[in-house]
Amino acid sequence: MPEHVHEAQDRFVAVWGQMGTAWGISRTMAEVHALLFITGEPLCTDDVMQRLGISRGSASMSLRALLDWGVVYRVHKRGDRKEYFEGEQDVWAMFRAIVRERMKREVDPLLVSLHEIREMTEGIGKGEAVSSHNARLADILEFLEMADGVSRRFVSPQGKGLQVAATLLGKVSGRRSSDGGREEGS
Amino acid sequence: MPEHVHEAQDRFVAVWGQMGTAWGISRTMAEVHALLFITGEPLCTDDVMQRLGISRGSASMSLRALLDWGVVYRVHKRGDRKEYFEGEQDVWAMFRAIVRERMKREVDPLLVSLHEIREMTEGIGKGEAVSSHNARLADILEFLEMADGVSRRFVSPQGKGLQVAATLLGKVSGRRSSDGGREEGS
DNA sequence: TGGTTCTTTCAAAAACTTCTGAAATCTCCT
DNA sequence: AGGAGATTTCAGAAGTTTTTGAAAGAACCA
Repeated sequence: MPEHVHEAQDRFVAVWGQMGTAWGISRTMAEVHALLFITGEPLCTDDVMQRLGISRGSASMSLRALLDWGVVYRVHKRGDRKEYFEGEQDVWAMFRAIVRERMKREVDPLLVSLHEIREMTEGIGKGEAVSSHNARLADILEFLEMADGVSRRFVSPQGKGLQVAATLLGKVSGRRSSDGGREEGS
Repeated sequence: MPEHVHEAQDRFVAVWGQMGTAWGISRTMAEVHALLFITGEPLCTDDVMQRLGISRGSASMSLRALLDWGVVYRVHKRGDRKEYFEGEQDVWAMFRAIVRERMKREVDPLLVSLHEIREMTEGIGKGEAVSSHNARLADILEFLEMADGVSRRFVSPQGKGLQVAATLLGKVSGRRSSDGGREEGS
């Protein structure tokens, strides 16, 4: 493989790891994901360890978590006892998986809590303090339920419509259009 | 203020702080934000310290950061030397501010880096390894630029259209509709 | 079954992030 | 200018998350 590609991969891994930390994903996990995505081929635990300079335990844990997230797949090579791992290559599918998991793990439980909190002050109907509190809570709930609904659409198999809409919406937004349109199929 | 409201506020602060950590915002900063949002009235540094049980330094730093994010405002009370802080009360405006800042701070620099990385392997046109690498990079770039475009729309003053669209989109998504529709004006 | 190879686990260590509190700085008033 | 009160800063302390590496556990084979 040309040396420049190797360097480019390293930089990609670094910036993706950086991004991860900003969004609450551990740097190593994001780096492992980046590596599997950008190399595009199945790697085994030792490949990951060596390329990223991390311990076996760390590699194992990151890979496991990425499998749980659904952005990395197990691959078996015939005649080889080792397990290999391959990153999801369809970028839309990858982000759908990320959105699905984050909503499931973080937003949905939050919504449950907010509903409980609403019940705490429901119908003690006296006073401006109570009703304005309830109104604020209702506003947040309404917004998050909207976001939840939109993300369900995005994530669902029928999400293609949203994908098209988003693409159009994004493109009109007065931006440079440097690269020619590529097509993609998972 | 009724005791139940105080309790509900505390729980709101706790869950919002929790959420913050999952998304890469420090718990305290998210809690301060939650407190200012849910109380709906201007509080001074000492109020925040006492209510949240945090130090002066921590309160000061969190409030400053929230001002930078644009989700909290300074308020001056006449005849009082202290500064007061008020949370943005319009939930849509609040999330627009959050999206604007996160894009500006995290996604835009990422896009710059990815463009640089693309240049590293542009036009060394030999070999499957190089071209498939370039294709993966192009896919990521295309997706993130789309997201950038959509978020610009969401954030822009003309974003009302998107707000309406999102609301509709979210609502059709087969969900419970427990609360009556409230209207909101910033 | 025993040996070999690969994977997972987890307690302790390291690394990193956030908080504290007292001192320095700022602001406004007389 | 002097002083009172409010705010910011920042080095060190506290707390949290992540990593390591060695041991335990699986899976496979002969």
